[in-house]
Amino acid sequence: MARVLITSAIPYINGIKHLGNLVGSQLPSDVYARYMRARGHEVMHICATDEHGTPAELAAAKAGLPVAEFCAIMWEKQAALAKGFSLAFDHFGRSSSQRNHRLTQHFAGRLADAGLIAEVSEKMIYSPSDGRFLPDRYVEGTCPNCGYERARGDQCENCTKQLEPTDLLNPRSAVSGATDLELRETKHLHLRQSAMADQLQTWIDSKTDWPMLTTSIAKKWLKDGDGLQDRGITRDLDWGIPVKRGDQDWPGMQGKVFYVWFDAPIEYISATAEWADANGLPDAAWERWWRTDKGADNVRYVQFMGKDNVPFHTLSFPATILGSGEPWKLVDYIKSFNFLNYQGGQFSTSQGRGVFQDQALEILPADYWRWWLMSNVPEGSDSEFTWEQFQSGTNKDLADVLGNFVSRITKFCRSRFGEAVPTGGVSAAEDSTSSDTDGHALCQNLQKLLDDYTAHMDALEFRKAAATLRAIWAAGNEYLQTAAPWTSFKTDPEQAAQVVRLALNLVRFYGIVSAPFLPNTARVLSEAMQVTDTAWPEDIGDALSALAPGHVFSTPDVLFAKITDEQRSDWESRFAGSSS
RNA sequence: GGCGGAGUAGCUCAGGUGGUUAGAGCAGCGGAAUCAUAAUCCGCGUGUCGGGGGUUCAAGUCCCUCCUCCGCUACCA
Repeated sequence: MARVLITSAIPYINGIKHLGNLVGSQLPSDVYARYMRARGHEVMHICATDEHGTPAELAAAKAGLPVAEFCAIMWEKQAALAKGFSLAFDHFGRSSSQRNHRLTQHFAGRLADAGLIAEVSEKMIYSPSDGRFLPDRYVEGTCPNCGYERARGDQCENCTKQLEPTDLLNPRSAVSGATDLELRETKHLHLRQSAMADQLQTWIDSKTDWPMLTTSIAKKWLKDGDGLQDRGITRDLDWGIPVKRGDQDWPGMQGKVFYVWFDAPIEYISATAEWADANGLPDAAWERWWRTDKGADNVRYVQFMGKDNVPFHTLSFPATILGSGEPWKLVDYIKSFNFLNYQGGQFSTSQGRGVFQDQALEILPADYWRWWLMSNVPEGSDSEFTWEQFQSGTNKDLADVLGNFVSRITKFCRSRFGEAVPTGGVSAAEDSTSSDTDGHALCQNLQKLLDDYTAHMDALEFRKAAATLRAIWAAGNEYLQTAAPWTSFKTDPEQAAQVVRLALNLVRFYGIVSAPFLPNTARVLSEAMQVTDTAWPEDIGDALSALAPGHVFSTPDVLFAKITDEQRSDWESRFAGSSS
């Protein structure tokens, strides 16, 4: 048994996330965590909300709430949605926790002691009317290049020219429209990533098994331009973790907070500490996951994230960990994902385009979404959500292949033998001398498919794993079709009985191996088959002879209702968004 | 502009280090079966692998070039 630490990128607090956010980190992370648990490994699965930064403050202001209150409400919503999608985190933390305050300040202190923090004075745009400094993109004005009147301070989206906020003509605050902007001197802390570039390069070069997407992004940042740049890790904001050097005040930094991307990854660690606190456990309980001097040296740490998060997880966060000089656990494997597009374009929060997590759960149960999203997860390249694909994919795979298999065999057994595993004959799984050649072929086929399936899951190849799982389901239908117990029942009930017995064992088997993708359906299957031992199968013969003759079961209701054409077109127009 | 990713069957996508007739699922067509959610099973694919050029006995796979789409570009997170 191994110990596996799994973290999902933490979703930002400022609103309900769409399906692209779900499929890019939390969902694959959950599928993997469930699989590793099912394989008998000790798993710590962590997620949280990312609560700091300018957008959170602005969203709170827009909602007319104090930011702390706003975040507390949004955390409740996101935690409920995670539960709704059956995301089984050991802890769903908050980056605003006191644990994270202390640990973030601790890391900053260690980095400063190591000479890896520089204090830099810079001039930034300040808006007296708003009472805040404005990040570049919150300054709007007329583009000096093309005359576009709504150019942002970082770039003109009309002519794509890179801009400085001071380049803009007639600059104004994007928050309030105020025009009395001024440049103010302000002091900030920079993490001297440039001093650690060689160390980071060596570390990344050693990760030859990482997805190309992960390493190519990391290497781009290391090599781009003048190489890895230092990064500001503080901001002039009210909401955030106060800048401190360990538990000491930091002279000249009063009233400033740490930058959200400095404290957010640290929350992975803090959330594990929050987990220990919530369960009344001592520090040693979480430290054995994170401190290589306290037991974490035999932990395998896997991170999940969208490609936009890769630079922070391959460079900034490792720089924080390594720079601290303390024995914290570094990530072993980074699984990164491309983006999910929606019907030929992007999901758009502002235009209401695409399906958001709360809406998704309103119209269909979690397992529909889990299955389609994971079997189409954007692993190799960006991928595409279309309602047509979603409808045909879920109807075919879930209703026709899996659902109907369960339905046809349980109902056939009920009508011919009653609701218990029938007695008679010898199945191919029970004995190699069985005369059921179709059954032997099935077992041989399934052993190979099971081995492939576990190999793909071990390799975090989720699309291939899903395709293999589907093939495992289809093998059941294929067997029934060729063994045709409805025919043999008329002349040789013993023969039919052993076929049905083997097929009912398949239902139990499907309940176990499908659980990482379809946890709710898996539970229904296990309950219907009245089994409690859901240990991961190794030998197919053992797995398919577990239900003995006479074992009582109940016939489950239809597992998956089909999505109708009417529903599809209804949803298609409902989620099309406000503009094209 | 720079950097990264992508362009493969009607659709969504697979195709380590170049090597037998380029694959899967869906959709479509034909057949079988009738236990089942009209659900299943079997069979059927001549696709200028974005265009052009090159290296090679051999290129979807390597090199050059051009075209198109997407993302990032470090103060949104």
